[in-house]
This record gives sequence, C-alpha cells and structure tokens, in this order.
Amino acid sequence: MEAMELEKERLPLALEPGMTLTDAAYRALRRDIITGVRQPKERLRIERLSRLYGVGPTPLREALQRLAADGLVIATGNRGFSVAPLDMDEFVDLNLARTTVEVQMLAMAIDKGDAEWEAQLVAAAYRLEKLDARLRSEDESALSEWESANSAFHLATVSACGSKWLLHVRQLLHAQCDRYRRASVGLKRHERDLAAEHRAILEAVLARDADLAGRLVTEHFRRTTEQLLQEHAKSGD
Amino acid sequence: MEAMELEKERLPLALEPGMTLTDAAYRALRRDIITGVRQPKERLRIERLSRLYGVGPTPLREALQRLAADGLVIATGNRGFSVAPLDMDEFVDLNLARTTVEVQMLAMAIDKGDAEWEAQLVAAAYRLEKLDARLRSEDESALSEWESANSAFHLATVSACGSKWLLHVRQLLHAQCDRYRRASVGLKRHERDLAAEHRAILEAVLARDADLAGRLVTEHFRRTTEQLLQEHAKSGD
DNA sequence: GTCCGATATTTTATCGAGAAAAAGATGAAT
DNA sequence: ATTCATCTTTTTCTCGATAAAATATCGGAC
Repeated sequence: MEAMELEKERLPLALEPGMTLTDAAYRALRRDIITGVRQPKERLRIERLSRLYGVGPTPLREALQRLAADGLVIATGNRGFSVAPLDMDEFVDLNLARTTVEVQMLAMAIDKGDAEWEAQLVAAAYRLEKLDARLRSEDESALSEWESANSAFHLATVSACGSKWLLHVRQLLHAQCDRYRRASVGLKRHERDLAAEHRAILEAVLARDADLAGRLVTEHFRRTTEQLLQEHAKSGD
Repeated sequence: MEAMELEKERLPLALEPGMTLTDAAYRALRRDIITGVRQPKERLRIERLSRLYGVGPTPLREALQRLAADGLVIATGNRGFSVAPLDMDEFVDLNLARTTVEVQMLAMAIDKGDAEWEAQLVAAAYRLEKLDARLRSEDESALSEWESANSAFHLATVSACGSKWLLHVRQLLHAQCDRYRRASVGLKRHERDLAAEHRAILEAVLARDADLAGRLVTEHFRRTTEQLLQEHAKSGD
C-alpha cells in the first residue's frame, strides 16, 4: 500500500510587492491550517511542503517558526513541525480567554468610539445581515463569505478600543477559535437565530450599554462553544 | 570615524540537549532585547549577529521571525530586522491590556486555586520579601534577583487560573512591559513601599477576596506605569 | 548649487548541499 | 521470543554561496 497522496494543489502563493516568500508561505500555511486543509497533528515535512507550495526550505522554516509562535504549529527540536492538535479542554479555556478579552475591549470601544466607528459597525452589521439572508435561502455558496462577514462584524464592535495590543491578542485567540469552529462538521446554524443575536449586540453597542453588550457577547460566544462541545461529545462516543 | 564596535561578547549560547541552535539564538536574543542589551530601533543585521552569537544566518533568521511574532522585533520585507521601538502611547495600552488580563486571571485563580497553589504563592512571597530586605540594606547586587522574584510572585498569584492560553498571553504582554521597565533609568524604588503593596496583595489573595485583590493589583500596576511615564516626561524635555 | 538618472556597493532573501540527529532495520545473544 | 547493540536510512538542521533587492555613490544636466 503505497502513499496515495495525489495532492497537486500547487498554489501560486500570490506575492504582492514588497513581500517576501516567507510572508507568502506564512499566509498560505496559516490559511490552510485554520481552514483545515492541513489537519490537526499532521506532520509538516519540509520537503513535502516545499513541493506543495513551490518554495524552498528556508522560507518555509521561517514561516513555520512564526506559526509556532502563534501556537498554530508545534515545533519539536530535531523532530520537525506539525499542526497543533485540537483538544476540547484547550478549546474551553481558549473561549474563556477570548471572551474575557472581547468583553473588556467592547467596554473600551463603547467608551471611546466615535461616529466613524459607529458607521463602520453599522456597515459591517448590514453586510452580515445580507449574507445571513442569502444563507437562509439555501444559498450555501455564501458560507465562506458569511464567515468573513461574521468575523468582520465582531471585529468592528471592538475596533475602537484604542489598544493595538488587545487587538493583537484578540486576533491571536480568534484565529485559534476559528480553527476549532471550522473543524466542526455540523455547524448546525439552524437551531439558532444568529442574526437576532447579532442585532441585539449591535443595538446594545449603539446604545452605549457596555454592560448589556458584554453580557450578550458572552452569551453569544458561550452558545457557540456549547454547541461545538456537544457535537464533539456525540461524535466522540 | 570608523566603526568603533569592539563588541566581543561572544556568548557561548548554552544549548541543552534536544535544543536547536534556533532555540538558543531565540532565547539569547530575547533576553538581550528585554534587558536592553539590544537597544530599541537597533538594526539587527544578520552578518553582525552571526559574528556576535556565533551562529549561522539560518538559525538567526528563524529566531528573528519568532521574535517578530512576539512583537519584540520588527521585520520589514527586504529591509531586514530591527528591535521594536519604545513608544509611550504603546506602553499605556500595553499596561491596560496586561492589567485587564491579570485581574481576570487573578479572579479565576482565587476561584480554582488549591492548597498547593497557596503554598507556592506563600513561598514566592517569602523569597521576594527576603530580596526586598537585601535591597533595602543597599545590597545592589540583588537587583536582578529581585526582578526575577517579583515576576515570579505575580506569576504565582495567577498560576492557578487554569488557562494555558491566558498564561501565554500574559507572558507575551509582561515580556513587553519588562522591556519598558528595564529601559527606564531611574526605577526610583525608594518612593514606594513595594513590599507593603505585595503583602497586601498576598493577603487579599489568601483571603480569597478577588475583588480587593483585583483592585490592589490594578493600583500596583498603575503606579509603576505612572512612575515610568513621569520619568520619561522629565527626560523627554 | 540642486536635482535627476545610472552605476556600484551593501544588505537581504533564497537556494542547494553537507553535517547532525532521529527513526527504522538487521542480526546476534540471552 | 525478546532484548540489545550496530548499521542503514530517513529527516531535520545548519552552513556557505548565489541571486535579488535596496541603498549609496557618482557624474552630468539645468
């Protein structure tokens, strides 16, 4: 039984001006890990990746080191790299962490946000609502767009917090959470009215009610987590 | 005027078993950046670092990529690496971020911490107190030890929070703060009774009073920040 | 004297090959 | 049959050199 790997996905690694191959490899790998193209615990052998992405070993290793710092890749000394495993206990504390951070940022954004922020937020909410409608009418092609719009909406709520570092930490945590979420098979959205939850959050934020907004977001995240954990428990045994 | 760089600090880069040169370079560089040996905005040319640390270009570049992910190094495409600059605005939001995280972790630790955690915490507090006494009696040699003990004490307070990710994020933020703190020349400890502040925090934590402990830590951090900002304003103009 | 464009130099990024380490295979001894 | 040691193979890690990009230098035009 030989290796059945007929993976010909030679991605061109779109590199914009002033961009190094390391950056391109980092982005491509990061995307593939988060979306699940590179599966958890998968060994990332340099030579193989070199063929797949069409990049030499050096840029790849540098990209992998950065991903290791992000916690998306595990680097074991003299034993190479592998995609970080998925662990439900870790998922729980990941959600606790991101919720804490998100609520605090939300309060700061509500305190400091100006009219332009409100405008951006309303725009993001509008885009999300539109995509939600398309999804309700069985247009499955909009799913990945909806994912982006969802992320963009939540980011918009906290974007005015005024702290570069909290935004960075948030992005770190959300990247991990995204990976867990996408790894989940079902994602049965139908049992929830996500649009209503988002609308409620938007209202609370625009009303500058930090306390209510914080509680709504906490509940919003908690439900997603709960759902994914239940699903995993079922498939687990 | 030729280059007056007579820097012969050829550190042996102590590498333990199962440790790659990349790891060693990462640790050494990280330490040197945080302690201020490598100054803010300093350009990190590969060849020069190669001579200084006695490592080839490849492990160095990998280490620099990891440090870039940590935010200690700025990587500019095709223009190399440099130590991240110090900016007082950034310092403010950094402190806001770390305080938020710390207070939340403290509450979680107080909720979940067991007897063993208490024991470790008391031990850390004791070590810190001893070093504080040595520092009061003009024993300046204990300063770096005190720094470690101080970090260890605060880490001990939150170590039982039960979240690997919050601990990771915390370490990220504290590394940055440490850099700012060490870059400060004065560090005039004499105008503050740090030992008393630490004792108060310890008491509140052992009494499982999360609210009080949170307020004390917030104030503790705020004073340090305030002090450093004032000092900078004076030296600034 | 200043501005602009072409050349030369430095610095960075990348590749390919060699050294080191780990994993796997073979075979003898118990 | 199992264990241990040695050898082979694979994979990772590291180095030196080349290619590409950016910076600096120089000379001419205005």
